[in-house]
Amino acid sequence: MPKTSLNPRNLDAVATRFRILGVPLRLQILNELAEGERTVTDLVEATGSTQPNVSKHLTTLLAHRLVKREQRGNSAYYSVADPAVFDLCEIVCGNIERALDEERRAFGG
Amino acid sequence: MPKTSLNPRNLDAVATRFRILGVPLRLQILNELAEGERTVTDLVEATGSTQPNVSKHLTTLLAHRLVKREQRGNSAYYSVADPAVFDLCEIVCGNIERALDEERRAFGG
DNA sequence: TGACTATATGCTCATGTGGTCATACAGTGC
DNA sequence: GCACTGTATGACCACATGAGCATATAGTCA
Repeated sequence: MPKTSLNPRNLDAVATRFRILGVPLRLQILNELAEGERTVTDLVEATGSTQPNVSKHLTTLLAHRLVKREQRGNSAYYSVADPAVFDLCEIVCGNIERALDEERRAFGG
Repeated sequence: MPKTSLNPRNLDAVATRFRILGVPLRLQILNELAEGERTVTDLVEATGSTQPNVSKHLTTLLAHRLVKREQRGNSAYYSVADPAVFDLCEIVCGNIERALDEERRAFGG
């Protein structure tokens, strides 16, 4: 069993996954989808971005299997494909909080 | 307690963290550092990239507190600042493996 | 000081991509 | 068919940034 899962074969795939998540609006969309399925219009309102922009990011997220899409009537309902993304966010948030704490301590906060 | 940690305040920071990790060479560097501290030269050899390039990415990783730097003699020894990054990679790798499995099954592999 | 090694840093270029706009396409109801 | 709503797409721009090169800086040793 390898010590880490970052063998060169996976490396590009992992980087790509991270890169996909490295866009605030996409995180915002995922965060909204965490509450349940949403239409494009819902997400446009929730994020305050434009419809084409949201739609494009949804296409990207869909292409990388981060969300699922279901057409019902006139609307497209998107939902999170793999809840594991939120575990990622939790870890990162933990990191950031920790870093901020250290900074506060370092600057005598 | 919020359901998710992705409140708007953290959103940019989280996205940035992901973006930093979204570069194959940087992952390669971190993967190498997982084994222990390394000099720039070590990393240049390990990654096959150029010295300025590795150095620049190390600067980026350092600026975002993902690695630590310690100058000893003529060399700069870098090491992982927060091992939690590897948890991230584990999760992502898990995701990817799962996705590949599903693909194989879908295509009758 | 001078030669050498190790590392960092500008400069430049090429590329990727997020955002915006206009517009096309699809589904619904009349 | 026609009007309307919802979604996707293509063209375009602006910007960020990864990579390569030359070079500067810093540390070591004689």
